[in-house]
Amino acid sequence: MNELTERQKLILTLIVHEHTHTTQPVGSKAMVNKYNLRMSSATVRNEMAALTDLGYLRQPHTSAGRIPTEEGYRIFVSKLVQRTNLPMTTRRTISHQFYQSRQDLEQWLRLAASILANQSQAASLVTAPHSEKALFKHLELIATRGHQILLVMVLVGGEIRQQIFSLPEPISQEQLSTIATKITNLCQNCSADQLDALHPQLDPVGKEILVVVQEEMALSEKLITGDIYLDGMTNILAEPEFAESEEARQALKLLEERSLLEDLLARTIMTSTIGGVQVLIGGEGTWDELRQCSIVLARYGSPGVLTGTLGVLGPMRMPYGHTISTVRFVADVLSDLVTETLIN
Amino acid sequence: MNELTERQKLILTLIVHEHTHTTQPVGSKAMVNKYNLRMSSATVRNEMAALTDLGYLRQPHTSAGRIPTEEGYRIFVSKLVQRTNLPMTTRRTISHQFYQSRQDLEQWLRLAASILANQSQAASLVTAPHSEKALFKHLELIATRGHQILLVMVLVGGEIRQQIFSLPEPISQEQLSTIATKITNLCQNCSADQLDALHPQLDPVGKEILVVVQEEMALSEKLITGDIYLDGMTNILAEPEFAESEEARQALKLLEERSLLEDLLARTIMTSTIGGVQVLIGGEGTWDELRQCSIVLARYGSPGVLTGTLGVLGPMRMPYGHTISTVRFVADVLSDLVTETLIN
DNA sequence: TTTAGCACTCTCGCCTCGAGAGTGCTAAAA
DNA sequence: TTTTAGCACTCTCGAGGCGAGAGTGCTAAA
Repeated sequence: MNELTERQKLILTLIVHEHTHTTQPVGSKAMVNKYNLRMSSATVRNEMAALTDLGYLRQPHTSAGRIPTEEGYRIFVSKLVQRTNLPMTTRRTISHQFYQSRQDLEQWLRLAASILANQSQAASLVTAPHSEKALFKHLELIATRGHQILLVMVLVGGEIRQQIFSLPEPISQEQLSTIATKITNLCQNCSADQLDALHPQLDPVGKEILVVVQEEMALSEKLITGDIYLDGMTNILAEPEFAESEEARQALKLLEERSLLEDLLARTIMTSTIGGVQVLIGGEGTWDELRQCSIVLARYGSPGVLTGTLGVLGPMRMPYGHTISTVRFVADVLSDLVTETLIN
Repeated sequence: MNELTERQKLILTLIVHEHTHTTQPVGSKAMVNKYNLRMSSATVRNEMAALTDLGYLRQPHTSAGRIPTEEGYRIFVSKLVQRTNLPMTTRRTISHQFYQSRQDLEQWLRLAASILANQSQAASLVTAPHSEKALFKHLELIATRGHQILLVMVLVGGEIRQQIFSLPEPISQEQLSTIATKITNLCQNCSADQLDALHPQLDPVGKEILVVVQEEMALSEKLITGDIYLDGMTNILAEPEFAESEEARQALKLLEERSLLEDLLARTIMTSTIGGVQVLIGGEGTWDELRQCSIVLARYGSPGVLTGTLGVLGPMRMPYGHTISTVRFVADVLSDLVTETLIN
C-alpha cells in the first residue's frame, strides 16, 4: 500500500517487461547488464528483496531470478503501464479491414475476434451486441407445414429473433399475415411488459402469438443472447506456460463452456463502462481455471441501447500495454460501426 | 490385399482393441495372458510379423510391442469392426435430451455437438443444415435509420437470411412493405435463376432489392452458409498423444480455421450418403494437420432438400465401434427432428 | 546508502546403469 | 508343416550422480 520509490517502480516495470519477453525469471545481474542500469546488481538485489516482501515479486525457487506475482501485475497494470496508442499504420490496417468487409454484423464480429487474436497472439472473444431493453419493432409470421409456424421478430436495433411453434388449429398464411400486421402496428416500440396491455385487443390466436413474442423478448434481454465468437484458441497452446496440456485445458474449457463464460462476462462486465478497458488478472480469486491467465475486456456499442463485449484471454505474462490498446481500439471501431448502422 | 486368415483378423482386432484402451504398444506375451489365447506367444509373434509385413502393424522402435498403422485401422474399420448399436438406455437418454430441449434449431445443433463430444470424449462438429437448392419463400423489408434497410428473407425449408443495405434515396416503410409483398407473391418457390425473369415487372427500387435477394440466395447455396458448432475441443488435449501441445495445436487449428474446415467438409462430404457414416483416418494423405487424427462424419437431414453434416474428430486411436454408432444415432435423431419441423 | 566479495543453493542437462519388456531366430515337439 | 520352448539381443525408461551456470543473501568495506 505504501508508495513505491521511483527506483522500485523502475525495477518492477523492467522485470515485468523482461519477463513478458523471455518467459524466464529475471535476475539482478542480467538485468543490470541488459538495461545498463546505473547501479550495481547488489542494489538491484536489495530492491528486489523489498519488492518480494511487499508481495509484488516472487522466486520460483530459492536462487532463481524473480517473476512478478499477480499483485505485481496488478500494480503494474493500474499504475505503471503507460497508456499507449496503437501505431497509426496498425490502426489504419484494422479500420480498413472492417470497412472493406461485407457490411454484415456477423462478419464484423468474426473479424473483430480474428484481429484481436492475431494482434495479441492470444485467445479472443466477442459477443454479439444486444439491446439492454428489448423494444418491439416488427413481426412476421410464416406458415410452414401443418400447424408449424415460423415467427420472425425484429427488435429496435435490428436484432432478429426467430422461433418455430405450433398452434392447435391449422391456419392460413393470409390470416397469419393479418395478425402479424396488426401486432406490428399495435406494438411499435413497446417493451415486453407493455405488451400485456394489448391482450384484450386480440383474438385467441393473436393472444397465443403475443405470448410467444413476449417470451422471445424476455429471452433477448437476458445478458448474452446471441452468439459468442471465439478465435485464437490455438495461440494459447503455443505459450510455454501451457506446454503441459492440463493447464491449457483448464483455460480453454472456460471458453468452451458457454455457461462458465457467460457467468464470467456477467460478473465482470457490469462494472465496466464503454471505452474503459477492464483487466482481470489471475482469475481474481474467483475463477480457478484462470489462475495462470489474464483477461482484457471492453464493452462496445452504444451505452444503454445496444452493447456487447469483446476481449482477449492470454497468459498472465502478457504485453499488457499492447493488448489494452488493441482491445480499446477494436472496441472503438466496432462501436462506431454498430452505432452507424444499427441504431435508429 | 490378400485375405487375412481368421487368426490374423483376431489378432489385429485384439491389438486395435487393446491399444485403444491402454495407449501403449501391445506385445505378444502380454496379449496371450490377457486374452487367454489358446496359442503361445511365439505363434502370436509370427502372426504379428506377418501383419507387420502386410503394413497393418508397426513397431515404434525395435523391441517394442506393435501398434496399428493407418492402414491397419482402415482395414479394421472397413472389415473387422462389427456394427453395433448404442445400448437402449443411452439411446433413450439422448433422444430424451433432444425432445425436452427448446424447440429451436440452434439449440438442437448445440446439443448434438455437446452429446457427440461427451459420448466420444473427442471434439465434435455440427454444421447447420442448408438447402441444396435455395428456393424463395418470403421477403420482409424494414426501414432502419436513413437509407439503411434491413432485409429479412425466408427460404423454403425455414432458413433465414438477413442483410443490411442502403438505397440511394430514402424510402418509407409503407413503400418497402408494398415492394416486399409484391416480391413475395411473385417469387414463391423460385430459385435464384428464375428470378431473372421478374426484373421487367419491377420498378427501379424493386429491381435493386431483387438483386440483393438473388445475392443472398446464391450465398445460401454455397456449401456451408451457417454456423458451425464445435464442442469438446478440450477433450483432445486430454489424450496422451497430444501431451506435447504442438500436435494438439495442429488438430485444433483445423477446427478453428473455418476455411480449412469447410474445405475438409466439402471434399469429403460429397461422397457420403445419408445414414452412411464416413471414417477418415490419418488425414488420408491430404490433411497434414490430421496425421494423428481420425474423423467420423455423417450427413443428416433430408437428402436433396435440407442437409447438414456432423461428426467427431479424435485421435487415430479411437474406439471406432462406439464412435460410429454414436455418430450414426445422433445423425438419425437430428434427421428426424429436422424433417419433422423444417421441411414443408 | 551503495557496492564488492564470497559462500551457498538450486536447476538443468548429461551421463551411466540396470530393470523390464519385447523381439527374432533356431531347434525341437506336435 | 505348424506350433512351441528357449535364448540371446535390443531398446526404452526411470533413477541416481555430477558438474556447470546462474542467482541469491549476507557481511564488511567504500
